[in-house]
Amino acid sequence: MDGSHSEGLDSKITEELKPETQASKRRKVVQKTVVTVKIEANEGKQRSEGPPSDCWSWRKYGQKPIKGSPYPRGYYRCSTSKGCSAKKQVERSRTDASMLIITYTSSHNHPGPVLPTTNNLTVTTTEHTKLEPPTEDQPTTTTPQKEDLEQEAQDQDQQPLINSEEDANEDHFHYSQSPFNNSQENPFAENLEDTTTYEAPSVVLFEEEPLSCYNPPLPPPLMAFSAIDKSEEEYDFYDELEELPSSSSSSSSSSFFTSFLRNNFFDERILVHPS
DNA sequence: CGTTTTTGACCAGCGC
DNA sequence: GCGCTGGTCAAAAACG
Repeated sequence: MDGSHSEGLDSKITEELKPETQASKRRKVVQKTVVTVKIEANEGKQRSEGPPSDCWSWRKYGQKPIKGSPYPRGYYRCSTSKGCSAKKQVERSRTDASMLIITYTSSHNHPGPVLPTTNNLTVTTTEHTKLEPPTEDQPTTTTPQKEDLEQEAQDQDQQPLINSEEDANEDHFHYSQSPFNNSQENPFAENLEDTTTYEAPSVVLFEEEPLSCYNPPLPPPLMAFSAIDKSEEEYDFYDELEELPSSSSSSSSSSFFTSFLRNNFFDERILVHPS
């Protein structure tokens, strides 16, 4: 698995929280956080570097081809802790091969690895029922669309979005809890099992990466996983799925991803304003 | 040797 | 009631 191909990663991450929009499969309605990562070409430089991609460790426990998607979906479980029920699903956007859709389910019950986070991430919470249309995902590369949705959602009732670089440090953790309707809706904060009650779907837009590895000092990192973790997965996922049309190829995997993520954070952060 | 990845099969829920 | 899709588990193989 070293693979390595992906190169281009822009860094656009959109996180959406779905309380149970999809309770189709297993009745188990669990809160799901959908993160859309846009992979663009710009990581070539990072790939070379090998940043610490620590965050949480994910173990792939399954992969299945999704109907409607030329790319298979990978199922990952947190291997950092045995009792951790955090799960992650990585799949490529059918419309945009450069977009990775990572769906996080459940939260970590343990303090994750320490990650030097310094990124600024913007999180916006919006009320959204679904992130991807049934027919095709149009929002893949369109950020504006998302904004639109978010705006609308917010308009409806969500709280003031929380997008700020300040959060980047620790606030990001706060907002993770607040952005949602209430602190209980926290996608990560909640427990996987309790997630059954999500009434209003919220969409969180993470610009760059939501410090996934960021671990709170004491509190259990519920939402800490998000960014880097996926980076690894995405990377892998990408590899497996297909190599991006990028150019590079080969070299590092998660590390590059992480670094690229970080870079992106600094470089560009997209703030999504509700209105 | 241990851990993780890979692939297949099975199970469960939903839709028709 | 049947079929389809998605998700999870288990066994085997590969890699570190």
